[in-house]
Amino acid sequence: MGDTKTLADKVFSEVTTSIVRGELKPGERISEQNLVERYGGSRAPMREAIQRLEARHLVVRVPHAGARVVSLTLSELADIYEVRVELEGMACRLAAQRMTDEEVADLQALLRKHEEMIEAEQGLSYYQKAGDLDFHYRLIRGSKNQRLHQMLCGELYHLVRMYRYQTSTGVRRPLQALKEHQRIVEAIAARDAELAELLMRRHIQASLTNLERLMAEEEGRP
Amino acid sequence: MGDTKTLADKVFSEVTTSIVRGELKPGERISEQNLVERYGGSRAPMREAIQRLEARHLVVRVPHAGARVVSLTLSELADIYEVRVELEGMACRLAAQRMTDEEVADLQALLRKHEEMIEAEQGLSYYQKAGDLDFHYRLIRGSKNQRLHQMLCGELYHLVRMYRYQTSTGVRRPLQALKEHQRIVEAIAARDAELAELLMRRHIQASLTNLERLMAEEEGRP
DNA sequence: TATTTTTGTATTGTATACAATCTTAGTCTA
DNA sequence: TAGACTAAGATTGTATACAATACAAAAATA
Repeated sequence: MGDTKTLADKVFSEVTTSIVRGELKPGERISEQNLVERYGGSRAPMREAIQRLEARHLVVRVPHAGARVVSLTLSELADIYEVRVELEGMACRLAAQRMTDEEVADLQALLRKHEEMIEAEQGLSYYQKAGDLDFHYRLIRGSKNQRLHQMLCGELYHLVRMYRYQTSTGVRRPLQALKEHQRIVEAIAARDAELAELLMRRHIQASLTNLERLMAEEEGRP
Repeated sequence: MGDTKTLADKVFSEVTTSIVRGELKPGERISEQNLVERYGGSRAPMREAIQRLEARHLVVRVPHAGARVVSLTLSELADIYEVRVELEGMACRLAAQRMTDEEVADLQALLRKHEEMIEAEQGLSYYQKAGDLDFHYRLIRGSKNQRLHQMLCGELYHLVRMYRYQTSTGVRRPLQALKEHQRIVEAIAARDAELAELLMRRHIQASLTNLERLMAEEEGRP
């Protein structure tokens, strides 16, 4: 089989999760030598891993100077959310048109599970992190557009997850978020693409608006 | 200054244009040794160049097997256009809201130049290639969203340009295209964001519809 | 003859060594 | 003291060498 895992591959995914989880902080330097000491091997695979991190915008590399974990300004983060509103709205519209009845049923089942978790007030943190992402993830796959999936899940989501820790753009009111998710799925089940898109856009726009509020505050005291 | 050109950088941009121009055809193999013979240097920078091509989806790499120029199916190309409709529509809406009056004036001037070229029936091929792209390019910059610009110009456009040669998704009726461009700019000048978005979406949707027609034909005789 | 196995070659993945560039600490001067 | 310059150190860019894997052609077998 041709799906052998190369060392660069392993290092890449390890460092990716380290960055997303905040163990490596924005602006922190990542040297090739450092990675060699941490993961073993030689510089060549480490270089490759760093290049792939750069391709996903998780690190910034300047020639001869090295790589650092990307450090986004609020303004840049707002740009990302603006694009996200558009693309996830699109994904939602397409999902309403293209998901199979079975996939819609699965989605409804997922939300019922989330509801139970919140009622029990146990899986609160789960819902805030993986749960919310899982919902969005399924919807995007439901759009049946490979490229859209790639752009959202492969390029934007890592950055979004990374900054959920630092800013308060995350899911702060789980119950509110769940209700919005339920409305969205209702629209999809009714095959009302326009409504589904509108609801999703609003759902994400809330975070964007929050970001813009933070930017305004920052403007006040620089 | 820190903007020194590395060898990998040079090879990357050279090969990029070779692919976009069709000198390297889809599916064609790109070996590291080959690039060394063509551009000089050693394998290390060539490897880096190939990786960057992979990051931009211009080549596909499989471990231990090498890299090939990407070969998109019509279906994959349709996915790209579907995303493009959405993102360029968005760019157009934002441009209507955010471009300065001066930028709008420049855009109008550009279209007048295009008009003259078409009337003289000289710059026909220019308009079909660089001219059309230049128009879209400026609009995207006018959106003032860095990330949107990156996604459209850095990731999707190379692939779009590459396939304009092979399929008939290019600008076939320059006069028709010019008229559509003019309407779009009129809407922008009037700061009518909604209309500007609608017109741009239709403008690109035409190519997508054409693609879907080709896909249907292909379905008939596989 | 068709199919499978094997073996050889070519290509990529990795390791190491050297050169070019940047960073930083220290010194010197205004 | 602040700022500019210099030199040492560290880090990246590049080159070469070796190992592991995949591809292809030849040989063997049914």
